[in-house]
Amino acid sequence: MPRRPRAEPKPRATKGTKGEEKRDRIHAAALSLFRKKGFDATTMRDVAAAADVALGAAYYYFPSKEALVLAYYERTHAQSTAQAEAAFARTNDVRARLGATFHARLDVLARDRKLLAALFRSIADPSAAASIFGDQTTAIREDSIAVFERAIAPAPELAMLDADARRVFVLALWSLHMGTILYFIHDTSTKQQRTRALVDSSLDLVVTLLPLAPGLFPVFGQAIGSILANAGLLTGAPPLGGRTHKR
Amino acid sequence: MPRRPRAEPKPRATKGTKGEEKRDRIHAAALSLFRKKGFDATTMRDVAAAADVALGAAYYYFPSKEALVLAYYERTHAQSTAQAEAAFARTNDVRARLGATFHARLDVLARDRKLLAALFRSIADPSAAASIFGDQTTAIREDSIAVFERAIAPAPELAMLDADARRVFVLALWSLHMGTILYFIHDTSTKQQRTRALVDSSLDLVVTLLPLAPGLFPVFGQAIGSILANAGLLTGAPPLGGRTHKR
DNA sequence: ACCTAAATTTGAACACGTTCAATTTATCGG
DNA sequence: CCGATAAATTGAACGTGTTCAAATTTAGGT
Repeated sequence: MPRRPRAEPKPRATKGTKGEEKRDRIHAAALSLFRKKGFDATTMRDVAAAADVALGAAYYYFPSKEALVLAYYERTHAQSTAQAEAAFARTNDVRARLGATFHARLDVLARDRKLLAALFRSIADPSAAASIFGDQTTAIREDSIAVFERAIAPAPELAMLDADARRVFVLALWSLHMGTILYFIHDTSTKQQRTRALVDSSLDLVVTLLPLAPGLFPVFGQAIGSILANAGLLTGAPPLGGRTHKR
Repeated sequence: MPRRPRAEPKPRATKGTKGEEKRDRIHAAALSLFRKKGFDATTMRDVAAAADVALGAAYYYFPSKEALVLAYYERTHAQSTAQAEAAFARTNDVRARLGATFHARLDVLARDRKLLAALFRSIADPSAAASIFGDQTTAIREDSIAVFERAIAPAPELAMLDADARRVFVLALWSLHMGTILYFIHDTSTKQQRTRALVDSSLDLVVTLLPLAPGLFPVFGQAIGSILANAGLLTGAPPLGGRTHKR
């Protein structure tokens, strides 16, 4: 009667299909219940019962209730990325590409707007590794940032920008995208039309500013870059917690 | 044996001093324990015991554990506002005023960096009225926005801006300030020097941009303003959830 | 087939936030 | 001083996320 190892976050069976299927069943049951009754009103006991599994089994496959939402987030991320990539193959127009990236994300999340709140709960908790900013989610986060890099890849206006300036720009886009989702969560207008409009007008402004980028970045990009470098947000520097400069 | 009324969030005794004192004792005990053991590790039973009060009594004065942190936030807000106001009386230099406002906030919160995470927990939860964006905190939020209005009041560069443009600018400052606090929470550098440096360089950039504001706002302010109006963030429009325009 | 160790499964138990019926204490008009 | 009504106080009880020792099943070697 040995103890189970605590290393793997997702214990995948050696043969795959068997344990994988049960994992999926639990996840599907959870998602269905979350949609019907909401995240808070759904108990882990409900989930286990709906998946026809003991309470402990649910915890064997998902270390916490939040992990169920995280798994959902990963899946939708893959979906919307694929949708965006399809648009990338279709056009080289940056405005269209950015629009597709932003709207694809919203399309996929539209059905589960309320569920997203659970994900942002631990956003400010540095000790929560499973937070959107946490260690555990680094892969998916970098992945979603990379989509924006690909989206602006064909922009001739940004061709001569150095890596740091580019990174600044991409991070700004990613932040805008996160802010959009946050707004989306609160948006009670029909079909969240407000968020859609907000995205469109924001992106219009972004592409309006785009031709100015090469002229502006050497001036302000320097300042912004040093701010971000200072803050440990650029490549090279460790993400947080280290030595500092002046003051 | 009547039931207690559920209207007042903070039942203040008619004569004040008596119930007020017990309320303070509970709050003080909670804060002390939060500092010693952290928010999560401190139980409401601990708090009640430390305040020499029954568990239920704690809930009589504070509707939830989170409310204890909220009360703390209100108090520190008052403190840092006073500190900023003192600086306003001293100088009319906008850079100095903004610096004082930002740093005063950090000064007061420095001791309880970890505690702040609990406040941001429900940031994305529209159903949580006690969230930083919730209904219950409207007063304190508007208050903290107003401080920035006063900070930039003497700026000659902004004198001819209309109300909306001004509002846009103030909201941007407030957002920067919230972002700063979020960064502050994660900042593990000694004495959070990184956040301090981040604030300084950000504000340097802001005042550099300031002279350009009157020229830029008529052009981009229009766009930004319509974005925000669209998003319901400006005066006049209901905050969220209503009719929309195009798209 | 049999043995052993790992993987999986189980549900009772725990800790904690919150609720609430019941009890005690304070307030006040007469 | 006396009810009566409101305010304040109490702690048991509830529901829920999570843990865990024990039981069961699976896989692989011999």
